[in-house]
Amino acid sequence: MPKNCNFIEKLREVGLRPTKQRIKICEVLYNREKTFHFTINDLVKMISEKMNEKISLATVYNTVHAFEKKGYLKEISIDSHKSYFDTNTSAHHHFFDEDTHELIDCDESDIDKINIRKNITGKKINSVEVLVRVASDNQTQK
Amino acid sequence: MPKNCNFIEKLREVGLRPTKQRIKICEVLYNREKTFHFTINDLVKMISEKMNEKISLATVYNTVHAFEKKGYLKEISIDSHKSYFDTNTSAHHHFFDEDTHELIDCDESDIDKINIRKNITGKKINSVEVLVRVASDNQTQK
DNA sequence: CAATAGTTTAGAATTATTATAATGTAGATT
DNA sequence: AATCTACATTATAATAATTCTAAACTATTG
Ligand SMILES: [Mn+2]
Ligand SMILES: [Mn+2]
Ligand SMILES: [Zn+2]
Ligand SMILES: [Zn+2]
Repeated sequence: MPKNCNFIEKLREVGLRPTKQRIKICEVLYNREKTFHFTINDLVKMISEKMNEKISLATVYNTVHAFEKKGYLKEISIDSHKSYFDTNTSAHHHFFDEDTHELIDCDESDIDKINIRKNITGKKINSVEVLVRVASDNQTQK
Repeated sequence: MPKNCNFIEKLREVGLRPTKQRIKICEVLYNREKTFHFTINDLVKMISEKMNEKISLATVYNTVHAFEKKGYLKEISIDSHKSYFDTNTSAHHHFFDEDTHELIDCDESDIDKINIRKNITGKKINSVEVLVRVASDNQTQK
């Protein structure tokens, strides 16, 4: 359980002012045992539940994108109808439960290393991500 | 180069009425050598360029989603800010060029078969997709 | 050819996201 | 501790993508 002062330092390190709102968002996002996945809506709800004060929707968007730019968050595209963010910023793969719309992290051991045989001239690989869509046995996909 | 009557049959087979608009969309989408990727906006432009008649935006959305449901098109999520569709409905992987925002199909031989070691209880795997993001060497990602 | 069910359409409505511009505030300077 | 200033937050407006609606249209059936 890191204290707030850690967040203040962390924010300072990457050149973000440790404002009250940013610290609050840090608490909600990082003051927990495990990393997790969320949508902007989830985050707004979490903040308004845990905090007495209101926070502007614009601030949530701005801050999330600031965090994303600084590498605190990763954006994940699974469902074109929703933006997911991930507090686990390391390279990793996902399962996506199409019944519950839940994202689940893969461990290193869950998927063998991906071997890419082709390379595109003049381009370098920035990331390799696998998405495994799963659903109940007795249900048609999507 | 299939003729329109093929599209009429094809549409009938899957229970879609072969209306003028659907045939037109079929022509734009499938009357070509290779499969390709497009956004709704791309499609609207292609239709209005190739055809003299106007087509309602709602109809494009409706028809694309009808085709998707019937398995004629696949929706692909790469960039949460844009919906891509693919006329290649077989299982395959993609490169995404972050400079040009272009989607590129992988051949079977480009990426070794993905081996998934974990399974989620009560769930079956619907699809496994790899996305390889590439960009110019001299450019930071995104 | 008339009836009918399914389809298209224009435009309104909704939703997600971004822009704007006035106000507030953290941190620095005195 | 008062002031300053750059940056951040806010409410709200604007934009963009997508979906809804309800009236008009049309492919198919009988
Ligand atoms: Mn984003
Ligand atoms: Mn869709
Ligand atoms: Zn994750
Ligand atoms: Zn493809």
